[in-house]
Amino acid sequence: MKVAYELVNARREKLAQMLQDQAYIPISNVCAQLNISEATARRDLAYLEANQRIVRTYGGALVEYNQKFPSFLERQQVELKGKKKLGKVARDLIIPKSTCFFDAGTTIYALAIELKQKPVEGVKIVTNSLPIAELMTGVQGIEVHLLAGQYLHRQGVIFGEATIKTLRFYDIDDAFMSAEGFDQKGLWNSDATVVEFQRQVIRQSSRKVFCLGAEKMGKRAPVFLSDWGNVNVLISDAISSDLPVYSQAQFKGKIFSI
Amino acid sequence: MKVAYELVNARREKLAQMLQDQAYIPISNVCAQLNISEATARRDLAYLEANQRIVRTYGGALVEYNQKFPSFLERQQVELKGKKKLGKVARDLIIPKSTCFFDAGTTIYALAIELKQKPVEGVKIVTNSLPIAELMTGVQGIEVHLLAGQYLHRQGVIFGEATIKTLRFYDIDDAFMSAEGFDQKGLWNSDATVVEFQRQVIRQSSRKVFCLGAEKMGKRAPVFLSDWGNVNVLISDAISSDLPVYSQAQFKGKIFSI
DNA sequence: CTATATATGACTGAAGTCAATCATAAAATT
DNA sequence: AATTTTATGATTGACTTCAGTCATATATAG
Repeated sequence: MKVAYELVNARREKLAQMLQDQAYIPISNVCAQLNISEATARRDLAYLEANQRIVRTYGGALVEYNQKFPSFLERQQVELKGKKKLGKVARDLIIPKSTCFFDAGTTIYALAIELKQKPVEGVKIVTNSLPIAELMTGVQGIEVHLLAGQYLHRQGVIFGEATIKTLRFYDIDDAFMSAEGFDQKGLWNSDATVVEFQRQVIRQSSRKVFCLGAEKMGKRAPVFLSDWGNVNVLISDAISSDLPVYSQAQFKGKIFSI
Repeated sequence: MKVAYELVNARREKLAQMLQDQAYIPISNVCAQLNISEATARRDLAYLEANQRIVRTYGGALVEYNQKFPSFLERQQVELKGKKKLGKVARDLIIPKSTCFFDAGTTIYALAIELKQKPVEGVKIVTNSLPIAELMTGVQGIEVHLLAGQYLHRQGVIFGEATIKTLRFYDIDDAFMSAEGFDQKGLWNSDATVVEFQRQVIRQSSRKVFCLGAEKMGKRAPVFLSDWGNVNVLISDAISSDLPVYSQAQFKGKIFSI
């Protein structure tokens, strides 16, 4: 029988934690500890592998990725399913041989996961997110470029004056970004430095694609990022008619409501 | 048939190394890589487990060492005692609150390990090496800055046009570098792009510190990097009198021979 | 409230892993 | 040189893991 998403996610999270602690657990043991069938245990492992959290081996799984970016993974867990949907839609917008900027954050990370599973030929990805860089590197036909700046360990992000300066070296076709909140007035984020950086991205990109989960609708964050005039594409899983952009004459972009 | 002890030990040592590098190897793969039967492979694994070198799991084995030091570069370093010596000397040259450039490569990585164990207050490290960045990040009192550019996964290095350009953003006090060979004429490296980058580092740094293992003495690599005039400090474990710098009038630096 | 989507457990055959046994050939010992 | 030791490969049967299929119950969406 079907089970609530929350329970499933919680269980998988627990499994990931177990693997972190114990490094190796026989499948039979997983079943016993989580009170699930072998089939479900395997499905959970497959899921964690698909999300790059673990590497499966015959008879077990290795956890390599996780210790690197602790707080990043914590955040990744919220609204995971919605983000995956947004990511799939965004992925299909990527044009072969284009240069794309990938914003730091879990929403765009979900896009990166989708892109890795179904790569687009000759794409050059510019990012200041190390998790995204590590995820995408080595993928056939994809080039990863990191921006310069101070390396902030906990978030796995590169930031600072140099980050904005280095952005100018690149000619961005599509920028895939997110924000912490959005309403009638526009987009909001929590940190002034982040906003300053994002504004530079907006200035330099031909097309601005924003991926905004429904949970962010109607919310404001401390710093105003931009009005809707700068948004070329809006991807959201909020109910279409509720989106605040319809009342905005300035908005001339395209909407993907899913 | 029986086989000489040396051969057996050498093979088991190799297997241990393989496990350290690859973390997990199917038994079939072990057989193929070492040209031995499955039975022998199992016996070797059992031996290594008995000696507390590895922990066997169903279908593979885990190396304890792995969990402590996730970066495989770091593992490579363990045996190279010469580099550790150089690193210790170099570390003591680092001045509090200075900005240091750390070259990519194992020699300077060894220096980074020493610095991590005994940090210098308020130092800012600029590097294009991701292993070094990951190693040093989070260390109390130390700031890590990454240069921009294409992320080359295999070497864990950031490189390209942008790397040289971003270097200009920084005001480097001390540059800690290495090379693949050195002789009377000066320093040599194998890759033209690397050399171009290193020359920019030399131009921009107040003090140039070169760490050169004895094994590199007298050797040349395809591309000429610099004569001895640019070297402010030379650290080497080669016999002092053999060093090629004494015959060079242009060399006005300091020598640490250990 | 109805219809759809999906998370689950049971079952399957195929494939991988394991420990144990045995004969053999080469090293090590005497 | 003769004897002992032992490292090896082949073989066996038991066990574990794995991916796939299917029916079912329930959460979720409309």
